[in-house]
Parts: sequence; structure tokens; C-alpha cells
Amino acid sequence: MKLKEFARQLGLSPTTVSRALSGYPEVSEKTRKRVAEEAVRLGYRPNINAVRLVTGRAGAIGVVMGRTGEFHFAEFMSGMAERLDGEDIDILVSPTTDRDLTDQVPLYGRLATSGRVDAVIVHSPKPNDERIALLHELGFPFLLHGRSETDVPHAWLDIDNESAVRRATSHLLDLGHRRIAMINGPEGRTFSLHRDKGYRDALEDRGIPFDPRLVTHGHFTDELGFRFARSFLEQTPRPTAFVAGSMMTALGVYRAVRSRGLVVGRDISVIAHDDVFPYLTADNMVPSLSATRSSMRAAGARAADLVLQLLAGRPATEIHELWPVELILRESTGPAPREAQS
Amino acid sequence: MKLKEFARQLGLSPTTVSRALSGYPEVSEKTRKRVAEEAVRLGYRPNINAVRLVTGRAGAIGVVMGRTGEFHFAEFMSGMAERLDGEDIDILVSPTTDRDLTDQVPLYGRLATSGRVDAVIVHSPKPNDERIALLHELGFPFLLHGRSETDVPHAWLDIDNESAVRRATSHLLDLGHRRIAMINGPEGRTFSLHRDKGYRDALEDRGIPFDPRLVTHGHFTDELGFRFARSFLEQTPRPTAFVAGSMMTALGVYRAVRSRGLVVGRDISVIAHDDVFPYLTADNMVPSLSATRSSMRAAGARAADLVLQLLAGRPATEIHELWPVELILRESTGPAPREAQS
DNA sequence: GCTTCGAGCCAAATCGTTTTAAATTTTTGT
DNA sequence: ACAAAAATTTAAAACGATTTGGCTCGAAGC
Repeated sequence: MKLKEFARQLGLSPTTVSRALSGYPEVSEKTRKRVAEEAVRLGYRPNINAVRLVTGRAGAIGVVMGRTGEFHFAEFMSGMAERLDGEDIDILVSPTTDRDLTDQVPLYGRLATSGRVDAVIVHSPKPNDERIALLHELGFPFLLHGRSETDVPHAWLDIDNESAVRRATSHLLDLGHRRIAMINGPEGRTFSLHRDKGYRDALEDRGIPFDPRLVTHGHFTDELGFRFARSFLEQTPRPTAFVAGSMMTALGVYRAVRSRGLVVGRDISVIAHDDVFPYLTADNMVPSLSATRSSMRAAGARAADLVLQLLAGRPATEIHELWPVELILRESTGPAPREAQS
Repeated sequence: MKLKEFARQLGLSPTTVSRALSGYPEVSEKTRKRVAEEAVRLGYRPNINAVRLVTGRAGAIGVVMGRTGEFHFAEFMSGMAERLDGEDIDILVSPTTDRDLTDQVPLYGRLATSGRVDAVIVHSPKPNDERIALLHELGFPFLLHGRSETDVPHAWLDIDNESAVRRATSHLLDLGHRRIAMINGPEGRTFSLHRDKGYRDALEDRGIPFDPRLVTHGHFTDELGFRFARSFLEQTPRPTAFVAGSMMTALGVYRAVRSRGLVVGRDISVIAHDDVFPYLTADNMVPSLSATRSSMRAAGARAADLVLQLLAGRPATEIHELWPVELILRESTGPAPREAQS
């Protein structure tokens, strides 16, 4: 059923019908109601592609998905989906096999200029991210999930990684730990730098010297968690506490600790960052995992919301949101063992 | 830059330019080459929405994403992305907050009739799935990831869950286990039924009676893995082996076993299904996890491929793929403890 | 009582392509 | 060298909506 035919059946012009359905003011309330009802009854719905052509709007928010199987990603998207349900806006996932961020830049360019999306969400930026520069240059609306240090004005949503890690580290220091190892995220990403800063600042507050041998970087996998933790535990003196970048990392750390015949929460304390996954909960681990916590799903929902605001005309420069992170203490953190204290 | 302007600059008609770029045969090779080169040089790209309007094609494959944070989902999509890279086809994720499958049916209807996608992928079907019936009725192309028992002809891709679980169970029986508990997926889904059948058949082959107290159903979370395993271990006589539905479930099972002071691989054997996640590998678990294994990412890539074939005109009735599942034995399975053997 | 105004509706232009059907040019056969 | 056939190219008609600008008609202003 097309507009023309539908309008004919109603005895109205296509113009009026279109306006009635779009909620324009110059159509009488009575007519609008009739049109709306008949549209449902006769099953008329505007052809989306015609609408897109004439309005220039795409009705979708773009997200680039790399080949790294980011488990966070699904949660974030699920949050977006939650917010977008009923909004008549979809999520368009643009495939890429490029591992390196820089190689992905042209893809963002194509996505922005292709007319397939109205805005994009940029994830895990570097401090000086080419994607941001490009999108700004193109004048294309985007929301940054994370932060960068560029002076290009833009909308962003981030969690306070720095403060989270600073508090986590401070807490370990309070418990008497002095050699605290950190398994951070991929090198070069802003959030990794923020976490690094939080870690260093906490040490500095107590006048404890920073030891580069206690910090590593890498993707959030159980494998790296295990390998890094194993190698840390071979040091003498060995660290008595770990700050882990993710739940998966924490799983690896737990295993490494156990494989050395040590006990998490007694011999070795562990704090990790928890994005709150429905399928893997810090509270259920044994021992339960102390964590800095912030819901990835909530971030996705809010991100979608902010993008909608952006598209509605709210200036990007107004959209800056820094979320606090909870620190939840459970059984995996305890006083530093006596013999290890200085 | 629009077609008209671009054509004018080339001294050709819009028609010829359009044909040249779309690779139609009735344009000379020389002209085609010139057009292609100039398009790159001048940066001309057809307006996607105009193309969509006139061709009726959407250039996207639809996927419905519920609010259950399925960690498999990201891997599957990532596989799709891998195959779709360079194809000029996107993945359109349609949000829903409806938990129940039946409630999602109208969404599939809207998606199919909205013109936003050319085909959809339907996940985790029930044996008699309303979504399949609807899509068939609408004559809309779709690929089923999983299987159903409907007589509606349709394309599908599935892994051989039944055989996988039968072999896993048989192997445990070979090792002398007699009380084998199974933590299956959500009730009602075809794959859960297939796994159930594989489990029962293996028992039947040895003349071992089926005990319903040894089977549970639920989502794939560490929490359920833990809770179910705990409660199984409270039975007397307790099971000596577990077949777990997922890696997350297995994590829970490991914890439950340890929390009872038992040792995985010695006191209790565990086999789980592994979808092959980059961030959580069966081989790295301690003890390493015996698993039935099939790559979710590969399935996503193949699914995208099959959808492409479907859209290219290959009959849906020809597209049936049943993937074998590897059984990989590691340290988590061992002989049944003496005292437990009958 | 005549003009002005606004509410409500409509005809036609527009968005930027693809594709049908026809026109032109080039090649081929004799 | 000429007609017929084949190879290129093109003008114009879709595709299905939104939107500009204009039209009609009754109410309000004076």
C-alpha cells in the first residue's frame, strides 16, 4: 500500500496524509486521528527508503565492529537496544577486519558520508584519535565512548577510570600492600592511560616509588591475565596484590595465584574492573571478587540517549558525561601478609 | 557530487555512468574504465538512499537483539562482520526489550516489511517457532541459526549438538562414570532438546536408566552453573561427572566442585560446550577443560555467506548445513573414582 | 458589508538514483 | 559501398515519499 493509494481511499491528498502522520500542525485534529486509525487498519506504512531519500535522514546509529571479539561490545549494544526500542532508530554495525585503529579511519569516513547512518559512536579512543579528527572535519555527528585529549569539540560519555583505579590502589595500600601489580588494558588507549595515572597517583600519595616492572598492558583475556600474573608472581619479592583490567583478566589472575599454591584474598589480593555482565558476576567468584564497577549496559543505553539528543540539536559541546565508578569490596582483598610487609 | 553533475563532467549521460559503475555489459570497456577512474578521482558515490528506493534493496542483513546479554552474540556478529567486510552489506541490529520469543514475533514482522533489511537471521529457535512461520508467510528471506521442526521450507545452519553431547556423554561412560549430570540450555529451544537427546541416547546405548534428577535447564551463566552444580553435588550418591552447556556454566561448575573440597578431573569430571571465545579459552582453565567445540565466529561468517547466497537466488531448500562438533579431551575428564563405580 | 486572516487542504516539485525503450553509432556480411 | 545487425549511448519514466507555495473557505475586524 502506497501513500497515493492510501490517500485516495481516505479521500484526502497525499500531502495531508503525510502531514497528519508526521504530526504537523496544519492538519485538523479530527483528520489526524482518522488518518492514524486508518493507517493502522489498512496497514499503511511509509516506505522507509523513500523517506530517507527525501529527508536525508537514515534512521540509524552506526557502530564499527572490529574483529577483536570484544565481549563488552554485546553488553553495550544491548544497552543501546534497550534505549532505542520503540524509537524507530536502528543500530547499524559496520564490519571491519582491520585490527589497527588507524586503518579503520577510512571506514568511518565512508560510514559518515554514505548516508546509511545519522551518527556514529566511537569506542576506546586514543588520546589523539584520528577518527575524531576525521568526523569533526566531515561535520558528522558522533558520540565518543571514552575520552580523548583532542581540542576538537565533541560529545562524550566516559567512566572515571582514573579515580576508580586510584581508589582501588589506595585501598590496597591501606591494607598494607606495597608491591601492587597492575594488568592494564591495551597500550595507547585513553582509558588505559587514565587507569595508569590513577595507579601512579595512589602510589605517589603514599610516597611509594613507581616500579615499571609491575605494570603490563594487553587485551582483556583470561589468557593474558594468567600469563602476566604468573610472571609477576615469579618476581622476588613478589607482588602481594593485583589490579586487573577486566573480569576475564581476573579469571586468569585467580588461576595463576592458585597454580602457585597461593590463596586469593589471603596471600594475594585482587581487584578488577567489572563491567557487570549477566553471565559472569564478581560476587559469584570464589573468593568473591572486589571490583571497581560500572555497568556497560547502562553506558550503552545512555550513549544511545545522548546520540538522540545530539540529533535533536543539542550542541555537542554540552554533552560531556563522566560517570563515577563504584568500588565494591569483597573477599578477594585482604590485609597484606605479614612477612611481605616492609 | 550527484550523478547528474558527475555525468556532465564526464561528457556522458547519467544512464551510461550508472551502468558503467554497476558493471552492466552494454557499456564499452573503455568507457567503464574511464568512469571508474573518474569516480574515484572526483569522489563520486551514488546516494545510497536513492539506490535503495529505486532498487528496493536495503543493503543490510537484520538481526534481532534481545536484552539478554548473550555473549555468544558478539562472536557470531563478529564472524558475520568478517565475511561481510568489503561486501557493501551491513548488519542491522533491531532492538527489542521483549524477553519472550513470542512477543518478538511482531518485531520480526515489522523488520521484514520495513524495507530496512534484505534478509534476517533467526537465532535459537524453538521446534515450532512462530518467527519462522511468520517470515515464511511474508515470503521474506531468512536464515535460521539452529534448527526447528516446522515443515516450512527454509535455509538453516546448525551444529550437531546431539552428536556432540552423545559423544561427550559416551566418553564419560567409557571412563566408568555412571551418574552424569547435565546442565542444559534454556528449556524449549531446539538445541537444548538436541542435547538432551544426545545425552539420553548415550545412556540408553549402555542400558543406563535416565534419571530426571540429573538434568537441569537454564541460561548460560556462571551463576546457574554454580547453583545447579552445588545442588547436584548434594545428592547421594552424587554425580561423578558433568556435561555443561557453556564455558560460563563450566566456570560455575568448577567453582562448585572446588567449594566442596573436590578436585575437577580427579573426583569430578567436566565436559562443556565451547563456542571458542578469544577471551576465555578452555585450554587455559585449570585443569584444562575437556570440551565439545565449534566456533561461533565461524558460524557467523558462514551464516553471512549463506544469506548472501540466498539473496543471490539460491533456493532456501538447498541451504541446510549441519556442522560436526569436535570433542577435545583435556584434563577435566578422568576415570570415575573407584568408590563411586557401581 | 468588505477586507483580512488563518485554518485546513491540495497540486506539483523534489530527492538522486535505476531502468525501459528508443536513438545513435559502429561493425559486419556480401 | 550499402543494408542489416550489433554495440553503445541516451532521454525520460519510474521509485514513494516530503515539502514548498498556493488555494479555498469561513471567521474576525472595523
